[in-house]
Amino acid sequence: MMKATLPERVERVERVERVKGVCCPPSITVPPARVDASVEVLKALADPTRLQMVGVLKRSSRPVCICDFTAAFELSQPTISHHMAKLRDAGLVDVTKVGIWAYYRLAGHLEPKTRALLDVLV
Amino acid sequence: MMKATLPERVERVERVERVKGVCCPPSITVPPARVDASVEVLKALADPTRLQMVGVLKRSSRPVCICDFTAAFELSQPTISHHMAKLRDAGLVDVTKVGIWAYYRLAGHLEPKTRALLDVLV
DNA sequence: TCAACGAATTGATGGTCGTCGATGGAATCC
DNA sequence: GGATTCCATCGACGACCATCAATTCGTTGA
Repeated sequence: MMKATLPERVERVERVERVKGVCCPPSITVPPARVDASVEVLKALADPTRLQMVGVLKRSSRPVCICDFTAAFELSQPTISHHMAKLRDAGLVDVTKVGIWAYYRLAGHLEPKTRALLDVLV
Repeated sequence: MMKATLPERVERVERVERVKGVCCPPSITVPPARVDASVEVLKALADPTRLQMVGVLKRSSRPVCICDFTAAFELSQPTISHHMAKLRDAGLVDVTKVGIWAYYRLAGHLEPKTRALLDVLV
């Protein structure tokens, strides 16, 4: 967050006192395990079916019955349910059961970063 | 992009004329295969090592020698090279060889969406 | 009570992914 | 030329993933 600007057009690579056989002294400071949380969300979204699901839910003003996804995608009902469970486990969607049917919507308690991520993606 | 706002706090699920046994007539309009491009980038980022790599490259004002990553992470050299190749294949990083060493930096021709994605993530 | 329906779970299978050791290739230095 | 160093690739292995058929669970309605 310290440097939002990118190294624009660095054509000439400035060598940093690199000596053969002394590779590599400068240890990179790796940000801790907040990365894992992001990776969990990324893995949940890194699938065409699930990304489309999230896109539909984001654009829908009301909860969507999961049976509509089963009808829309050319996948079996267990597969659709499995994908939605992944989104549920990642905390991206909430479910409300109404009788026989299960209605899904985007989670209301999304972190700002996750919200921003969805705004960029879908 | 039409509705950035979310269905805030929809507690009461409004049923949409759903009749038992007639599931499910309304076919969801699924956006086409621009999803695949996003999924490719998401897959490239959905790994702790690669996400940290991208974070380091984004914060660095100059290209980073890949040997520094080999030293920083507790992974073998082929694994580090393999991860960087994934980022390369996804078009996220560029490489410049200087003698023995290989210097990596964020790609300069990133799409605005991808750039925004990285701004949110790392 | 029992049949019908939607959704979730289970078990199995083929494919992909992350990881490593070994090898190959290119550049540098003696 | 030959040895050394760094990087990429290859082959292999275990783990995870996406998918489906079959089954189970909860609810509805006759």
